[in-house]
Amino acid sequence: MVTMTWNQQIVKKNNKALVLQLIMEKEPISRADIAQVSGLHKATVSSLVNELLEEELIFESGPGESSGGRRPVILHFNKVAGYAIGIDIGVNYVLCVLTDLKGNILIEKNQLVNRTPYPTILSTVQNMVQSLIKEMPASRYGVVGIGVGVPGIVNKEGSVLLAPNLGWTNIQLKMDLEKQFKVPVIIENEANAGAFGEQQFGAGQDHQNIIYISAGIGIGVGIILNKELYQGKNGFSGEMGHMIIDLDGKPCSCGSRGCWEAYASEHALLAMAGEDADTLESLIHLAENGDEAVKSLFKKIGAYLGYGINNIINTFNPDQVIVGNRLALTKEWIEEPIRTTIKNRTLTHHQHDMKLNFSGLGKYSTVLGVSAFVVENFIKEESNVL
Amino acid sequence: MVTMTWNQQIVKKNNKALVLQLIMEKEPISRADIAQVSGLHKATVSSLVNELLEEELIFESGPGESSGGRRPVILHFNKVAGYAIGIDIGVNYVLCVLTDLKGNILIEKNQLVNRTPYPTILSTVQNMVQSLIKEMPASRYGVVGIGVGVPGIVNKEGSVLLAPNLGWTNIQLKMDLEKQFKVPVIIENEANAGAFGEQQFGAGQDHQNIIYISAGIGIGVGIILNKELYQGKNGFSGEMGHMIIDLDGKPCSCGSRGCWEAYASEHALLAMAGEDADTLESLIHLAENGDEAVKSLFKKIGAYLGYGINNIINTFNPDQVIVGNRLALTKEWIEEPIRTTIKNRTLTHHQHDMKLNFSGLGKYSTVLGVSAFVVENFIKEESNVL
DNA sequence: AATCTTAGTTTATTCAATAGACAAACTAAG
DNA sequence: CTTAGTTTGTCTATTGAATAAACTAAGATT
Repeated sequence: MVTMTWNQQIVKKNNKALVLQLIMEKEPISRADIAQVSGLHKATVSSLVNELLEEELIFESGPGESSGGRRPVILHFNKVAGYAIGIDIGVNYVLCVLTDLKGNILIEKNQLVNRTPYPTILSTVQNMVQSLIKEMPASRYGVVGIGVGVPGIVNKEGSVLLAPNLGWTNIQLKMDLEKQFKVPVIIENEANAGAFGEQQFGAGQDHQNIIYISAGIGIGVGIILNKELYQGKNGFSGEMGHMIIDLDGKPCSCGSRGCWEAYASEHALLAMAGEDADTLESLIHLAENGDEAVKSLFKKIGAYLGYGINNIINTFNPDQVIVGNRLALTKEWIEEPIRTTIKNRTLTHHQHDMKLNFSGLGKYSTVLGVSAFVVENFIKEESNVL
Repeated sequence: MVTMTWNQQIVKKNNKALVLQLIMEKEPISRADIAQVSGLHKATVSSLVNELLEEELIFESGPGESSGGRRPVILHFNKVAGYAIGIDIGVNYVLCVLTDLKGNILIEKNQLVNRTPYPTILSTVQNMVQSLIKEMPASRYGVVGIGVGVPGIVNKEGSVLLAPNLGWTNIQLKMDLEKQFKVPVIIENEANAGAFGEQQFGAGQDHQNIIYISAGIGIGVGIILNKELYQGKNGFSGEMGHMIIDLDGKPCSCGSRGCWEAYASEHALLAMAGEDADTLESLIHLAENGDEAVKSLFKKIGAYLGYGINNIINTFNPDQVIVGNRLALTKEWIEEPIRTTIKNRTLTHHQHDMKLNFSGLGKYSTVLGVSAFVVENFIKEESNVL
């Protein structure tokens, strides 16, 4: 049986979700305003709002300003009806945050790690989550879910098939966490999460089609089309770090040659820097002090990034490209060469109206992204329960 | 006011569309079967079917086989309730077809042209359409629309902003045709149309995420994600012919360097062949007669195609990649090098389950694609009228 | 012939959105 | 202060869709 049939319950569910979404986006807002904006009838809005009030997803505050008649009752989204946990597993750190339902970070825990075998990382994560839960304020729904961003290939069942920089293969991360914490767990590729984070809270708000470039040790890309994350057949989309930009170019760890990330990643940068420095931070320090060699190195990386971004723009004709993750720290030096490369290489029509921005959330793109996934999921589930 | 509100009319419209779609896909089918498959109630199906009967979009044939009780009434899609016109404007030809609502070609007109200024082509197209209309059988809805595939950049308003190989800029094609024929006109990029054609009638049926490569004089790409054409912000998506695959490679007519189509298109092939031959057909003829030099040339083109396809697969993680347009004629020689390149270069997880096929519709991909767009549009409009 | 099965229709019911009357609470004008 | 008009929100009746269940139709099975 196809599940594509439509009925009144679906209508109600969607209208309720619409009302809730409007309150989330435009609070403070009155019932009358919601009717106005949504096109729903006053009475319909009233009834749906009352249900949302009972579910404590929204609350009323006192009367607002009159606009020439009875004063409206102001509605707010109850962003502390529950909390989400967002986790970013990096190559040498684990970042955990507790957020409210609007993506505000309440508690943040960052832990450096120098070894990444799965059992080690798993217990680190478990401890951090447990202590977050301990510190969490009381609320109606408690922890509504846990989201994890991983630098690797994640399938739609929440397994990490391959994370080369962590040395992981076939890790059942979702299962392990759900078993322990008994809440919904969402595992996503770090770039996909970052893309969603930027779209929800960062540089990408109000854009339909966004390509987010996570330029770190490697390069991953998160693809948001028509406001929704595109995941591909198995969930593996966005491995553009292994796009060939130089036919017989540098060999890449993936076995191919001339991959974009062999030219434009942090790893590539450090390799090119050679003896000069062994961390991105030290290179940035040198550049800040006027080291011309390092500056021209950044310029080169910028140009290489630009070639890949050219391919992205010609392929997707996006509203916006966002550069994020570690290399976004070097914005000062790489932005101009990126823009120059695009200007010289990319089709004119595609450049028009296209926005190039840098991450607005910095190191929080991924955690806020997965946290937002969790919240979205919770809201969807809640509005299912009639 | 947001138009995102849900009500009973939307429910009905969608259910009616669902019923019609099931009849189109699975005819012959009975009311009972539709109820079974869709999950809608028998009575609902009956009522919707009766409306569709009145609109002559479907018809009943005699009773079918009994399965142990009363014999079912068999329903069919009335594919000749109206006709669509599909047009493919190529660099040296114009192909026009009249199709029924299921994409069967009833009349076909192909005209070679050697000059492509817009007024010339427009009047050619107008004459061909007029003669198609003259020969068209009588039907309830007549011509339901005209679709045109163009090798160039088309915006969402149906203007051809740039078609380098035709020498067109800023052509108001949609307006001109609608003014004359007074029916809905859809203008699409040739690769987008081809992708849709293959998905509806050709090699791509039953796949969610398809990338169609139109490898002709240049290279364009049609992107179908979650069964829908992805067009990008302005409708310019899929210009992957100008994806850089060789940093400082061959100069391209677009002003950039190392573009994919400078290596893997018909144009590139002929340039590489040099004095040997001046048409694709003559090269094919040579290869068929065992010319090793030409065969190795095809092999090289295949490898180049493979590099770009590698990028496509790593980016989209698609269900299927389809190679179409003129170079698909050389399948015999290019398929193996394409597959070898992918095997050697593309991420292992992405290769798994990924299908590589060649066009199933040959030179009809584009016309059938635009025709299908027109039909889809007509069906959507019709089911709006309650 | 009697009974069971399946197909499709008819009638009554349910449920969500809506229209419109209404009450509450305010502003503005005299 | 009084009165008219406006805006907000609720209440009641209506509409229109899917649905449930009874029913008719027409076959198969025993």
